[in-house]
Amino acid sequence: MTEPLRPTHLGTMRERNLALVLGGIARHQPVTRARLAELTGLTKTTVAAQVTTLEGLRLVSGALPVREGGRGRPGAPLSLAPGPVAGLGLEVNGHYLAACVLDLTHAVRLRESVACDNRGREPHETVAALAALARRITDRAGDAGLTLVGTAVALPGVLVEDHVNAPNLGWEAVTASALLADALPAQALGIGVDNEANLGALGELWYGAGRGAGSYLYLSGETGIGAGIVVDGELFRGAHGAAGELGHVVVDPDGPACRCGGTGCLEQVAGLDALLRAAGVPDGTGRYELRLTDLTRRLDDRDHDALEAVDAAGRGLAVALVGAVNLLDPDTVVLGGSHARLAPWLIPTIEKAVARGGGRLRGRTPILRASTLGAESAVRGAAGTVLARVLADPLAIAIA
Amino acid sequence: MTEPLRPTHLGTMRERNLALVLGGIARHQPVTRARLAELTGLTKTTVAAQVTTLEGLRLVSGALPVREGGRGRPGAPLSLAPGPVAGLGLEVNGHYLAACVLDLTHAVRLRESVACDNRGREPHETVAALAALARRITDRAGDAGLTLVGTAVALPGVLVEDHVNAPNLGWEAVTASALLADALPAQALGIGVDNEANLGALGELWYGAGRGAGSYLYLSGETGIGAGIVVDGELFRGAHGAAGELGHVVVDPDGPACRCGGTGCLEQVAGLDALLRAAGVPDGTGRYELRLTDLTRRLDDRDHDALEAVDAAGRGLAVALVGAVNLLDPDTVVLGGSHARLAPWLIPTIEKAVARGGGRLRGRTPILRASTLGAESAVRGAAGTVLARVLADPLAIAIA
DNA sequence: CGAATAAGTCCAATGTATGCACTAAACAGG
DNA sequence: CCTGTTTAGTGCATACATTGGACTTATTCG
Repeated sequence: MTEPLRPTHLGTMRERNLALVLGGIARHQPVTRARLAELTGLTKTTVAAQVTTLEGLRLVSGALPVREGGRGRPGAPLSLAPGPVAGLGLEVNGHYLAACVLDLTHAVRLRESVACDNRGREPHETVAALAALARRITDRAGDAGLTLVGTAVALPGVLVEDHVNAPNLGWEAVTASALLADALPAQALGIGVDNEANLGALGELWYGAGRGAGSYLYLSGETGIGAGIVVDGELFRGAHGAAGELGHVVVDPDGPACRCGGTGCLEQVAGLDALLRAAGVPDGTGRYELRLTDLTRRLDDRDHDALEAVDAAGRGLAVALVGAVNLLDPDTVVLGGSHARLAPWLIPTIEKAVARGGGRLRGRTPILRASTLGAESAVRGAAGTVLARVLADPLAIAIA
Repeated sequence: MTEPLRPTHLGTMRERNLALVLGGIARHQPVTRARLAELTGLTKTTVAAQVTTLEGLRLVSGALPVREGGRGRPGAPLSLAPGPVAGLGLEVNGHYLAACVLDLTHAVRLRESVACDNRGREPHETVAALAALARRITDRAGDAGLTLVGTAVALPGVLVEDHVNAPNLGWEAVTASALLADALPAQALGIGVDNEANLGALGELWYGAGRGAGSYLYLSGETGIGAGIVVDGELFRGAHGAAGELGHVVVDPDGPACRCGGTGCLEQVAGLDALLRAAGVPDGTGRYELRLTDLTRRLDDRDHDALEAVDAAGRGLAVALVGAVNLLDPDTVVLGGSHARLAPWLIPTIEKAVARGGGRLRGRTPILRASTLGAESAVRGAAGTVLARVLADPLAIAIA
């Protein structure tokens, strides 16, 4: 019942089949034209024509002829070209800026990050610092013979119709895309902006702990707790692009008050600030890195308060996750952000609480894992979305 | 990253545009060819050709020439034909079987229901009774000049890969579609089977309290509690088609044990059985209808136990809904099933608990409403899915 | 009553996928 | 070593849905 369906004309057909062929190459490389014809359901003739176009776009290149030992004429295998087309991912976080360049084969070609405190900094200052980083890495990409065709930026906040609210950065209703478009170098695909939890989810899904999962929940735990939800390989954004606010699920109706106005929100029990406070880690410098290390040391030393705090967090997470799993039915749950570091203590607690508290969990219990990309999941995911856009619409990069 | 993308050829293009034109007529009827060309982005020529096809399928017919007062030649308005094409919805519930025929204009042309106790009855007996009902209504449809092109069946259970588990019917791993295909009359579009909560959600979305909502949560409350989730007009099924099990969200970690193995599940606090028990309504005949009326009478009489029971249920529902709203971000929540009857008491309680407990609720609080279709939402939704399939793929009805 | 305007139809042109015939490159066996 | 077989990739005429523009039809305005 969605209105703005677009008409299909001949050009549309061609675009779709072009993306189909490119997708076939991406998933089955190295692959011959003949096999692509089988995979896509198109004729050999059509596949050959589309491949010619893709080679022109420098998205696809011939690989070494793989001797198969088969009988007839051997095919000429095709693969995604490891250049020059590449995507740029950027991330703004409370404590650092990061950038990452992926080529079409999903290989990390360049990465760079800058530690700096962005909390409370003026948005345009932060954006200027990000732009400097972007320019630096764009230059390096040029030197390496790479052409960046698009950028995606991960922000630690909620996007509602282009207005970003990022409490941990002190951003309120910032019109991010305009700000970024002015500051960042222009590219064929322009600039995408998304939630750090959403992009982190995609990063882990494609390159990390979520690989192979069709449906999947990524828990991004820092001061706040967000969730990135992936269903059948697609990001689920909810009605207004603001789904996945796991941090304000009520896990204890009689619990402490939350800044959101509610009581007993997950964030108040399992958020990093709450956890550190409960574990008795002193405020110190405010550098989370140090405080987190302090916490893990206490846990290793079997400090009573620390263990108890993590236990309480695990029980809260279990309640929230049972809820989320019953509603969304994912196969895998990945703990990311700072909570990935705490996974060795959290996961057993959660599993125990789930087993005791929500036993069946829709017939199958989802696999619980720790993030494997650590702090890099969001940048990687951001860069990955650029590649995904190229795969979905290869001609878009040629327009510029 | 989903594999089985289908190739697009000329025929595909035609099908898509045919559906586009039909959709345009459905949403803007009565509408002229010229206006359709603007709406769809196709040329007048193409629209005219597609309309001819649709008239041949008897899906579209000319309406009375509406005098617009405009200058040039007046257009010939087109509308969806109120016949003969129609869809059949069926429902199996614990206490009744129901059927409903909708024509393309979404008008209810026929309805019929049979009260009978299906709990514990052998699946094939229940299906035989349903088949008898279906035959009766198919005959009546024939008499009325209607051609039923497809059927959808609503079942009160979870479908996992064609195996139906319906605890309230005593069905375990029943291969429903084979059973139904044998028993029901053959039709062009075949038989669809889905969860009663899912189809109820669509019924309310299209014809009831959810009209106009883009994104939306339907709570189907009986003994168990299920949810149908609609995002941007599409049913959200989760990874394995089993999303929306709201009944086993934990709302009180210290609450009573549930048959699912967990503790403090919503169902144990707000399910109809639990509610009736807590309110002190005697077991009586087991006819829910009577017991529910008993409960509402007690509530009208301001009976303490009854009010307290509903209050507890409302608090539990508030916790579950805050969780669901934070994860899914719908605009509207509709209470259906037996809980629609309790809505006058439940809604204020839920709203109060939400205001106290989860205040902000993602910036906007969703509107809370009672179902307006009552027991009919699932059959209506089922019949509606048949029409939706016709609109999505008009040529499918011509194959048979 | 004629000019202007808009709806709908006819027809040649465009462009994409198709089907089939053809060439190219390997292997198997005499 | 040569021939037949098998499979990969290319070339060309064909089919067909959409397009764009010219044409016909029906109504209003002056």
